Parts: sequence; structure tokens; C-alpha cells
Amino acid sequence: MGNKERRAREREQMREDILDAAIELFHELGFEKTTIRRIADKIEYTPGNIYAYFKNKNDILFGIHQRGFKLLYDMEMTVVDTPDPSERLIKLGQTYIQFGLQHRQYYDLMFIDSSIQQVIHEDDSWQEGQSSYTVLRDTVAECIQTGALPPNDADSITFGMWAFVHGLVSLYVRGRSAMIPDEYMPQVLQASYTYFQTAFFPHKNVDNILNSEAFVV
Amino acid sequence: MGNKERRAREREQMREDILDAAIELFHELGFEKTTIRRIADKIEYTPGNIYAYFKNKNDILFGIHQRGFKLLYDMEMTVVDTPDPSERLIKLGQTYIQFGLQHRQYYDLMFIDSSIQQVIHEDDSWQEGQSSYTVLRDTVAECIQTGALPPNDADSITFGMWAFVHGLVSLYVRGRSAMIPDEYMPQVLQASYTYFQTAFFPHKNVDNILNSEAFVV
DNA sequence: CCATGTTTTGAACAGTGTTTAATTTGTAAA
DNA sequence: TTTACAAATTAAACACTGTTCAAAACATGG
Repeated sequence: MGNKERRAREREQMREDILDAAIELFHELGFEKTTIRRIADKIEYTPGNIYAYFKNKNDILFGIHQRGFKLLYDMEMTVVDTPDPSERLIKLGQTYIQFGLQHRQYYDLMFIDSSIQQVIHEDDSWQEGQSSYTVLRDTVAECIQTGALPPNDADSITFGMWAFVHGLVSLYVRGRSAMIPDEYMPQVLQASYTYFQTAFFPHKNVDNILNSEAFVV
Repeated sequence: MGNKERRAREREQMREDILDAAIELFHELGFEKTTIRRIADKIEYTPGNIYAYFKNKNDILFGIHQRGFKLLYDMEMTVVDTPDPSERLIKLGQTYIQFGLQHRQYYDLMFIDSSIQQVIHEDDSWQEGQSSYTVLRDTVAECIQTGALPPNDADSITFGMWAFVHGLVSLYVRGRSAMIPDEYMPQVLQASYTYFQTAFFPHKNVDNILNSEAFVV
């Protein structure tokens, strides 16, 4: 018979349709203006019906959120096989910033916005973020082991590294840098990032590792 | 007669009352749940009447925002007379983080939330933020001049320093550190901050400058 | 006491997320 | 083919937002 399976597939398809529409609106308008009614309009259904597929709006945002983390993870995978841990760390940070600049909307939802927080706490299968953090932490730990970084609690250093790049990106994403003209921001971010890495790895040529390329938005 | 003056004073008093009520609610509930109707309730007026004193809700939030910056500025003033620029820089960062931990709600509104951004752009008399930035920038510039920091574009370094502490605080304020238990966070922040400063000022005893005190929340 | 200008109100508008009873639809069995 | 039942979908409502505006209340100077 296999009708059960088809029904399940159709349900899953509908969920995907909703998510696709949501993401499209999300890119056009940002998540604040991505309303249930607009999503419903886009897929030509009634607002209420969406609640048959998603618990609430945050549940939809969480779906977008997850896709964002897949995107970030894929980008990180392109540099994760760099043998030298300090070089890898430098590249990981660069990639993270690059992601933030290229996908501001995703970044906002993933790391700044707070409406989702509740959903994340309920859904403890939240490995997407964890795995990105683990990649970073492992690299930091390796740097400590090889003596590339002065020894200390690995979590504290990892958190600091993350905080730094997050600070750079989030100030930019939320437009908190009125003192610096917008068009200079990518260069400032790049210079700032390079400067900091040079402080941590004085014996490396950070510029060479990053190919001296400024961030592209 | 002086009635004009009294009227003006009463108007200003009303504005203050609204702001006070707003701030109280803001502390209790955060700015998302600080609604016009709740503010009106608190001062026993009608919601509509508030619009006779403030252009809109963001205008009220901007008032809170300004008070927050006064608070931050006052805290910064307690360390700004430190003669050695690198010590001053270290203490400024510590103070900034301390502010963020002690006044999360203010911090959120001042540096993370985006609803106000529009008002800030309109009101170009927005020196509150500028002056805090200038204090930091001047200190960084002095560090470069005295050779305490390797030379580079002062804005890039300043922005990076700010980004780092902002990253630490904002990840904490928005609860983005699921991988680290909440009760350890102040210690992790402290360790992370000390570690980074040590990287920038290897010849300083950062721990001593900060009196080895962990952040208090 | 009246006229004028300010302050305050109450009701409405358009928008939000969400719930629920009623309706439509699709499918399997009689 | 018709009936029966379950799933999908709708329409309407609810309780909230921020905001506007005509009307009412008030205070004040003449």
C-alpha cells in the first residue's frame, strides 16, 4: 500500500515548502519582517495551516538557523585540513568572518538574535553549533600542545577567539560602527583581524597565510 | 509671569516620569516587553498621551540608551587617569566588561539591539557613544606612540579591541555560550580577557593590574 | 464668565502570533 | 458508487502590539 509513507513524504515536502518560502522572505526582508502571514501568502495557504507543520514562528526560524549552520560548517570544512594548527586557526577565523559578511542575515539569526534561544534549549539535539565550536576548540588545543599558543584553559582561549571574531562581525552586521565609514569596514575588519593574529603568532606571516586578500562583501 | 517656563518644566517632568517608568519596566522585563501600554499604566495615563511627549517607542528606548551611556562613561572615568597607557587600556577593557555584566539590559539596548538604530542616525548629536570610543582610541594611539603596541592604523586596532570585549560580553548577555556552564562564565571571561591582554602586553603583569579579581555579576 | 490653547482621552486602525471550531478534501471499506 | 472516517485546510476570532486622531476635559489670560 505504502500510503502512509507517501503521506509522510508529502508532510515533509510541505515543511520544506514553508521553510523555503520563509528563507526567501528572510533574505528579502530580514527575519523581523518575515511574518507568518507573508509566508502563508507565498505558498498560497492560510496562516493557521502553518501551525499544522510548525509549532510556532520560532520553530520556523530555527529551521533557517540550522541551514545557516550547515552553510558555515561547509565553509569551515574547506580549511580544516590545513596541517599546521596555528595556520588552521588563522584560516578558521578568516572563514568565520567571511561567512558573517557574506550572509549577514543568517549570521544575525544564528549568533545575535534571541528569539530562537528558547527553541534551542528545548531541542537538545542541537549539534550544528556544537560541532563548529568543537572544530575551533580542537584546533586551539592543538596549538597549545605544539607550543604555538601559550598554555591556558583551552575553553577560555577558544571562547576568546570566538568572541573576537564574533565581535568584529556583529558590530558590523548590526551597524554599530558609526565612527568608521561603511565602505572602509571590510578593510578595517581585515586589518584588525590580521593585527590580532600577528600578536598571537608573531613568528607567522599572517598576511601570507591569508593571501593578503581583504574581505569581500 | 513665568508661566511659559513652568509649562516647559512640567513638560520636561512628564518626559522624565515616562522615562523613569520605562526604565523600571525595562529592568523588570527587558525592552521587548516594555510596551507603551505598560508604561502608560505605570504612570496612570493613556497610551496615546505618551505620543505627546515622545515621537515613538524607539524615542523612549533612546532615552534609556542615553542613560546607559552616561553610566558607562562614569565607570570609565574611574580608570581614565591611569598614567601608563597600556595599563589604562587594560583597565578600560576590564571596566567595559564589568559594565556589561552588571547592566546586561542596558548593554543589550546599547550595543546589540537594533530597534534604536534609526533614531541614532536621525539624532546626530549622538556624542554619548562617540566619547566612549574616543577615550579608547586616544589610549590606543598613546600605546602606539610609546611603543607599547606595534604600530598600525589606530582605528583598526581600536575597533579590534572593542570587538573583542564586545564579543565576550554580547555572547554572554545573549546566552550564546551553551558549551560553558553559566556559573563558570565570569571566570572564563576573566581568564580569556587576561590571556588576550597578556598576548598584547607580554611584559606587563596583567593579573596584577587587574588585582586578580574575577568579574562580579 | 468667556475664549483660547494645551493636555488628555477613548476609540479606532493596521499589524502581529496563535488557537479553534467548522469545513473541505482524500482515501479506504462496504 | 456510496458511505465513513481521518487528515488537511480554512475562516474567524483572540489577545496582543505601535500609532493616530477627533473629541472631550482642563487650565489660563483677558
